[in-house]
Amino acid sequence: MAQLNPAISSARALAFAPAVSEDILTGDRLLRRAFLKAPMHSAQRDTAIISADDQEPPALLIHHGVALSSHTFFDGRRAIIDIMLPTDIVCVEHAFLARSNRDIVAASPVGYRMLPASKLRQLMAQPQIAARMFALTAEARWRSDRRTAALSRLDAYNRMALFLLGIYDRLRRTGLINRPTFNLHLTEDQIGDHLGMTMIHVSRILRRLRQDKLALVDRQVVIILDVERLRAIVAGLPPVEAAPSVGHPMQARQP
Amino acid sequence: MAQLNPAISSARALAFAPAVSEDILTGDRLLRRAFLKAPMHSAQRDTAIISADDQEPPALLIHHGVALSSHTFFDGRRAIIDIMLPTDIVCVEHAFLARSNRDIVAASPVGYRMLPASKLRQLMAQPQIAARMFALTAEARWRSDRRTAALSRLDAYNRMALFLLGIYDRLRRTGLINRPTFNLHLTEDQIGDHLGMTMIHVSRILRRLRQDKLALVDRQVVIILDVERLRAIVAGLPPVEAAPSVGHPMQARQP
DNA sequence: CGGCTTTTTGATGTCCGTCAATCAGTGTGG
DNA sequence: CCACACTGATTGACGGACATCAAAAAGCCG
Repeated sequence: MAQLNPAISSARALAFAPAVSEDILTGDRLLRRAFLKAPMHSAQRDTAIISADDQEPPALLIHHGVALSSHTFFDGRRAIIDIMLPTDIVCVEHAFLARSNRDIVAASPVGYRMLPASKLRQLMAQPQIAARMFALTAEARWRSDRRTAALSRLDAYNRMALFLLGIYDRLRRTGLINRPTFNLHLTEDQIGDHLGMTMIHVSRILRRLRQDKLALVDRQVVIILDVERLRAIVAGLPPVEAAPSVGHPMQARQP
Repeated sequence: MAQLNPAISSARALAFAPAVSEDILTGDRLLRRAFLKAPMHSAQRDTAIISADDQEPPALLIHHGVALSSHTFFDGRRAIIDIMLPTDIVCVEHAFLARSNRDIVAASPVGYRMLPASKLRQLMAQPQIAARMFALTAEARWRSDRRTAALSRLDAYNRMALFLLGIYDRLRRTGLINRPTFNLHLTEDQIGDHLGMTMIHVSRILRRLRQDKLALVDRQVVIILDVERLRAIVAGLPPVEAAPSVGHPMQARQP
């Protein structure tokens, strides 16, 4: 049995420099306005939105559904690098890349809008938009670093706790939910590819979370039963979004 | 015994959009020029250059030595998120962050120059510099994603191969070396924290690389004995910098 | 109801972590 | 100059977390 990871380091939310936070807010509005002028596209489940080899790929605004950024190995193994939720603006770094180098795939039916790289570069002339784009990449980087730390040092149980709480915080932050219950349009196989474990192990870990009365995950439905206890588990890594400061580290589980 | 990971996916180097590659080059020159106006600082081994909680931290240009970006957990475990080599410009995203959220620590005696966040924001008014800053974060992100994929899906042997080759390519790319031999100012403990394994396992993996005549790592000295075979191992992940396209995937080791 | 995908469970093996001890290199002070 | 401490590297024994293999159960859809 895993031991819950007692809180780990200065738990800090991501925050932007005061001097630019106003700009970033304005830039967000301007950028979204630009996106809304573009037509809505839709993608069926398991179809590619952007391929790793596409030339000068666009940035995306996810309207509804869940998209994945993934890297598939020749031998069939796959790593899911990031998960994209509704209202997310993603891939703004495409403004500067010749190729995306990763696949963006719909995990459920997805509605999205696109902004071509050239248009993005043109918009960047407005400093607020440039600031927002920078903030977006900083945020993505921060989440990526966080998961890297988790992958290298936490066991499957803790990674799963971190993952569920991370999705919950993101959905709550954007106002998409207000109770700790949501639809997660991912198969256990995909969760496994995201957390670096097999589908089989995902199933076992979810059973243990259920037994520990921390969370119920049945098919696509996630119900977090004890947010506080779950948060204590992952207290060592900063929360995904500005959130009330985490409570005391506590040891909820003994070997 | 590990099996060498047969090549994995479309192996592609990072490349920038043609429309901005000229700007990025110019921006690089301008940005470095700005750095060179700042005084050189030095940090002793194991001392912090930037702390996770520093307010509005600066960006850095590494002049000599090796620095680490790390996240230390309460229980003492540590994840080394990134490795910074001479000539690297790092942490430009600090221009927009209230706090760094990670520690930057000298792994060897380090000489570096700093550019404060406010100065960076001011420099960004020049589109070429903005482009270069964006390119830098895109590059860091790309390396981070690559390592995330490795951490979630490759075993220790393959991760080590990827790591050694990655450092080699970066050093060669910047002209710091031209033969597959270099000083790596990291302890095995630090390598372990970077690759998500224990110091003890690092030692065992390095022994196996030695037995397989792929690489010698003795103390701080790394000698890659067979670059091509090593490259075949990691062929599934894109090379760290624009490099000659990787050869055929080959299976150099059988279970 | 068949045929599909997804989830679950069990048995077995292995990669890698933990514990413990030794060894090599480096520096320090008497 | 040599004991001594200290840090880093190495090795062996052992156990546990997780992968792999195999198969069955449970949803889902025409």
